Amino acid sequence: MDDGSARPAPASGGPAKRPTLKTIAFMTGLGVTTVSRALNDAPDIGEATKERVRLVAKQIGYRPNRAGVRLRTGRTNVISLILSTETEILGLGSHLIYGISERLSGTPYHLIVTPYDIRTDPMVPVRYIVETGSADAVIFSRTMPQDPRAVYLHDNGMPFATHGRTDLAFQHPWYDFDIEKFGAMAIEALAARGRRQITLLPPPMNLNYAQLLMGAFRRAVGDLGLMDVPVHNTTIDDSRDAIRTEIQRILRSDHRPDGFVCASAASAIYIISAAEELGLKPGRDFDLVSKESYEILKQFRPEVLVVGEDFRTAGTGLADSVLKALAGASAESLQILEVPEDIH
Amino acid sequence: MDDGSARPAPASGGPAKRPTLKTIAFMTGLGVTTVSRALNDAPDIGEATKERVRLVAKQIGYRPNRAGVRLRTGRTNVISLILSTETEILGLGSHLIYGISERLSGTPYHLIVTPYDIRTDPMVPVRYIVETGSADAVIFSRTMPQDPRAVYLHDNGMPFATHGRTDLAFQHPWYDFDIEKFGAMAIEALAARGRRQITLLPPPMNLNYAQLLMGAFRRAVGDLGLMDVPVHNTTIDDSRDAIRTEIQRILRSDHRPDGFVCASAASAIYIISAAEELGLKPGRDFDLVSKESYEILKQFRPEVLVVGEDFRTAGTGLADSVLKALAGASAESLQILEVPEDIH
DNA sequence: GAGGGGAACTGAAACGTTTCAGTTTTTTGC
DNA sequence: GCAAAAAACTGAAACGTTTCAGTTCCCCTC
Repeated sequence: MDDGSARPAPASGGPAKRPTLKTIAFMTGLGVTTVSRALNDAPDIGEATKERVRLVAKQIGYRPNRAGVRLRTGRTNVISLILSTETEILGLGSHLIYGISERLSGTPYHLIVTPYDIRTDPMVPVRYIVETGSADAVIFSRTMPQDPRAVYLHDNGMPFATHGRTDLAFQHPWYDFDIEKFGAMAIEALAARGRRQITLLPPPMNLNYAQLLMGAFRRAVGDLGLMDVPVHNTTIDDSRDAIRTEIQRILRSDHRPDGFVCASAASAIYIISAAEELGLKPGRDFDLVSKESYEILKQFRPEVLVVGEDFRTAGTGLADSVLKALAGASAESLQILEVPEDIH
Repeated sequence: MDDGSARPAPASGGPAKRPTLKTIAFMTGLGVTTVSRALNDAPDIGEATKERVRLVAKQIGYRPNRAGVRLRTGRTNVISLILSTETEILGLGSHLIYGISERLSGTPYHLIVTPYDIRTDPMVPVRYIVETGSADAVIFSRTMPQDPRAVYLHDNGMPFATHGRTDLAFQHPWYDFDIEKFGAMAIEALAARGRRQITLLPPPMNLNYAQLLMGAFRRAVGDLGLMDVPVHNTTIDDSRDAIRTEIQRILRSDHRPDGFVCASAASAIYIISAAEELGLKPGRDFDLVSKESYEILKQFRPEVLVVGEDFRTAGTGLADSVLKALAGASAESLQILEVPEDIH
């Protein structure tokens, strides 16, 4: 296929081998060391030579062989995103990925996705990456207050950024959504609508942001003199059936909640449809505040209150932090808190 | 952090270097060639030796250095998924990724995500991968009838599998959803409900499945004596506003449709909310059939008719095909058509 | 007991890169 | 005009793997 690119035509005979440093060395009459150093802008190479080498390199479409670089330097030019492959109905994961990819494009870095099964040991992928040196830096989410992955990576000197803060004693890069602000905003909005008995459907309590949300929720509920109607053993990660059962149980109980706070659109959908099965309508019989990334929920139930959280910008933020960490920036300067704007 | 794993403790002095073939060679008293061949189960190594080498390798946690292998053999042990980073509100992409990851885990293959901007040249990432040899095989979606990426990969001998068929003269692995069946089922269901004027909101017409769907749609509409009420220049990939404007235009026109067929949940949501703004209710004033992966849409508007398409199994199917292709399987044997089960 | 053949093993080279330790050439200082 | 210093360049080695081309040893055959 002739795609009209400027790339040189393969030599008519052989299978058109990729140019290497040796190719450039031969063409310029220089040594391969000089070519390498010229392309890496080393100080002991003449400016004219550098220019000449760069020109030839560009002309013949030279691209450094990653395996060569990696073997010699140990640098992989890979960022690894560790992703739970479960508990993800709406694809927040892909938006994170798109954000990271976007930030990484134009850099020499590739994104590799390292999956793990949430029911097994979350340390497995992290150990694998460290032991095999398969990435220069790591990004992960579902951060826990005393996250053993963060500790391990820190101890082993592997740069990383987390989607979500930790409670750990040392500093590390993170990107987080201000879930406490969200909690406060949610309760205020519910109180303003005259709602008094509030149920929080929390994220799994081992996650750091679940703790923060729960704290903010209790504080706000207390401050405004509302009542906390707790769910039993149910989180936004549970199945549709589990959530429906629990929500319907609570809605039939003595203290029927008239307000819900919930941290994911998918579970908000489950709550609403569970309530509707009992003939209860959002906006009339109860109000619900949810976090969501795209206005799917809002679209369908405009009565629902929604606070936006953008996973794509989280991705670009995380990738950016990780790149800066690799360039030597301090962890403290790489901590970004996304403050929710409005509730609508 | 002591994680209690069986991995040997780092030597108290140095920084605990990773074991290599040389390490095993030293420990067993064999040559490094022998060790290499033993681990690769070469025929000219004694069975006892192989066993011994494998034992030691396992004991010290030997893992082959990917850069070494790659540099020597050119094999990258990487599968590249080329993903458009736009036009993806609901994260189908992540389910594809999870499916692929799932299939790849336990193999030596890593998944790397190569993004591209749909508005620029789709050949860019494909050329990059081929030119730099950065993957052993490629998976991509948004397949076009005469897909230049497929042609290019085929011409350059790079194994690949597509999510969606093509019209090309040569065979290649693909995984596809039987969109024609979907179209026929949709029209039948609408006709059975007495709907007569049907509008199809198609995928972008340059995509292969858009053509197939359009064909099946027209055939079924003709066969059942219904009327096709076409949209103008609008597809499921357009923005919410664009879809809303066009749907409302068509709903206000002389031939107001009473049935909709649509190939993505996100755009179905837009259609419904556009119709509801005009006071039209699904199930009453019109029916709508959509394809969707998770029952988000169905959950909210149970009146809507839905056909399930699972992107995760598509991912495992694609990964499986690509692995088999790498193992030498014929393209013809790696073509999987997912037939939709029921409409509900 | 010489020769052939097979089984089991191995040293050296190569993949493409960077870095160590120079070497050569030019410039500077006096 | 000479020594010293600075600038510009370079060969060889090394990273870990596989493969080429052997080598060694032993057993079998005649």
